[in-house]
Amino acid sequence: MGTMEPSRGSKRVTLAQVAEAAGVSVMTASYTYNRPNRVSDRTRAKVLTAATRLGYPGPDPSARSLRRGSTRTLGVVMGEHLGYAFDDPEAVSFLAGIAGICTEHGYGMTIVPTTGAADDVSRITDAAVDGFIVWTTSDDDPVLAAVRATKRPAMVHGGPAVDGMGLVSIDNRAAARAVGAAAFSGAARPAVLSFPLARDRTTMITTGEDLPDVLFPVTRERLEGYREAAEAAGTAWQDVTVAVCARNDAAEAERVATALLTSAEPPDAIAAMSDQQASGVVQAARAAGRAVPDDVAVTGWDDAAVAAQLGLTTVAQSLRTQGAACAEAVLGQHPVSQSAPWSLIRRTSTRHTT
Amino acid sequence: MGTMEPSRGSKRVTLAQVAEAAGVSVMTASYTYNRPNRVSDRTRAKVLTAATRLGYPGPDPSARSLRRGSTRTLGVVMGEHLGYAFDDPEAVSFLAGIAGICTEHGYGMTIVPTTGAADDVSRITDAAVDGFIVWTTSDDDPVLAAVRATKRPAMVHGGPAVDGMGLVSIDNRAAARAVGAAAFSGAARPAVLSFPLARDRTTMITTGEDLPDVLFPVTRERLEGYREAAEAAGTAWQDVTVAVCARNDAAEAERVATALLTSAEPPDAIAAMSDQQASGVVQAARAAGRAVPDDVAVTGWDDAAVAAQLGLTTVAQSLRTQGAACAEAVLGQHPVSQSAPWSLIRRTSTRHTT
DNA sequence: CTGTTAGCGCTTTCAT
DNA sequence: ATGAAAGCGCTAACAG
Repeated sequence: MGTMEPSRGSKRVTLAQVAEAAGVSVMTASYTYNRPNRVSDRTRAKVLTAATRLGYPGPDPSARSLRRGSTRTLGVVMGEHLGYAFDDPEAVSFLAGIAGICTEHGYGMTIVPTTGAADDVSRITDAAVDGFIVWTTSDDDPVLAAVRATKRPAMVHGGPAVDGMGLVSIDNRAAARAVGAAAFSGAARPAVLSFPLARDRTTMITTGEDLPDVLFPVTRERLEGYREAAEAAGTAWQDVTVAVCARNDAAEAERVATALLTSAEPPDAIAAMSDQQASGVVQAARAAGRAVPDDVAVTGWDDAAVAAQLGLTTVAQSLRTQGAACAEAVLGQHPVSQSAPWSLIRRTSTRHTT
Repeated sequence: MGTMEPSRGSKRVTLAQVAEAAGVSVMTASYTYNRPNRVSDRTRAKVLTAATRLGYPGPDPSARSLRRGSTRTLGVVMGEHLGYAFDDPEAVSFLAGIAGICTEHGYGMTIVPTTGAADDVSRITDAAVDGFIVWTTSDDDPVLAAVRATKRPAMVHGGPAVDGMGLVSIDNRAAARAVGAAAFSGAARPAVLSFPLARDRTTMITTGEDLPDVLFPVTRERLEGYREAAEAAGTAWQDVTVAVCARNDAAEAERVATALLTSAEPPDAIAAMSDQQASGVVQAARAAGRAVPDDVAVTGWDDAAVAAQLGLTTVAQSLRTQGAACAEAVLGQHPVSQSAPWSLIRRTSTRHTT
């Protein structure tokens, strides 16, 4: 799989060569780059001139990292489908938050490519980074053990909680209970549109009671919250339809919602797990000639731009802030868990509560 | 600015320690990790056991990079506002394209944080990467010289063309001529909504003739194409209003378009430089009670999702493919220029041409 | 299949 | 203000 040859076009110029050309010791040349004030102006100029003449690109970053014991780079693990990470606007916000902190601290940000295959572990191990941030994953993701094995500071976003790593997350269960209450209020046949339950991303339409094990903790907690909301609204979990989608995607959500809405017992409330999904549900409702919220109430999650456009009741949280918090924690060598704020945004996609 | 201490929690375990504990030479231990088949099963097991017992996290990536002369990481320079990069959907597509190729090749992808300040150069120099990809920037961006100084293979996306670095871009001038022709057909007072002209991102409303120097080559070429289109449609460049926005942003475009449409001589055709901008223009037109395209024709650029939704005539190109092409070129050590395909998508936001 | 030698390019002591 | 020595942790190159 290796691609690039180690060889460069022209041979590499070293600090030693620059020092020799400038007629100074290697250390003086080094100081010129690292502690310019410990070197006299004249000497510094000599070194810099020699460097320019030889085309010296500056101290080699790898050699520096080895010697210093730090790479000044943060690793971000985005999960199986790297391309997918960039298609998910919330994931992108999260990255933006990390990027902001990295920029502030003069750190680089390395996206560690994982594929879901066995070699993910080595991709983690091979990453030249000072610490890791792991985007929400499943309890059984081997990436977690690999990150921990590096002994570098690490934060997980969303979940799962891992011993030795900090966790940044909202209280998904409480938030789901709250938005679920808004969705299911006055509904007779509540339904849930769920993210995948495990990394295999199997799709299914089932009931709350018949769900298999949920390995993504974020999804699990939201389902628990929805369950509590449904029960509080008077519907048993076994009577709640749960449609599990493979991705966080409006188009898929629209297809699934269409199936639900055109079934024998169509739901009159659908709680989704993202605003993208909810927007697909709204499309499906329109196409099926159902009014929102009178025929079917809809809720989203994240308070993305589309939520405001469509008047979606949703859970607001700032992935950007959470990304920044993860980065701060790792950079500050203090990877401890912290709970992030969320709030319920009531709009017009749910029935009015008295 | 430095943040993390080089020190780790527990002291670092080295390959030499593992080798000693396993009762083999360092090289045998090294082979166990790098050429497992060159080592007998028994020996390999011994080494791995010792490694596990000592908590050895695997070969240190920095030391490896130094020794191998390769970091197996690609650097991506996204320009002054890193956060902004993640807010621009086209930039995100571009990143996704790069990420895909990196994943395929087992490479990491480092986002090099630049701020527009003087220390950008050292951020480039310090990046431990095998090559660079630079997102569209201005002719005078010092980042370009810094990247070239590293002597590593590099590709520029969009522009400018830099000696020794390859360029991936569409023919922006020709595309602007084509979409401009669609926009300005049958129009008496054409206008252009432009991206910033220089890195200072100054906003202004002026005419084609009064534009100051345009330092972003992509913007410059598009303006030239629009000029040709306007002249072909019978309007002199000095009679074309050019509104320069600070960012690629629907809200700002809407404000600017509102100003134009409510002025004494409102334009009857507006060619924008992105679909985001064009969507803002459409909003402004609606708010001002103008019909699209009858009162005002509108064109976008990129063929994003919103273009299809709004029926925008636009230029289609794949930033994702272009990102992938940049990555392939750098990884393949063949950073040569290549022209990317584009096409005109005619929809309902422009007047019908006979 | 395993080991020895050498050194990647740099910077942290510790002198002077 | 400058320099000499030492070695960060690892692997290519060559034995045996």
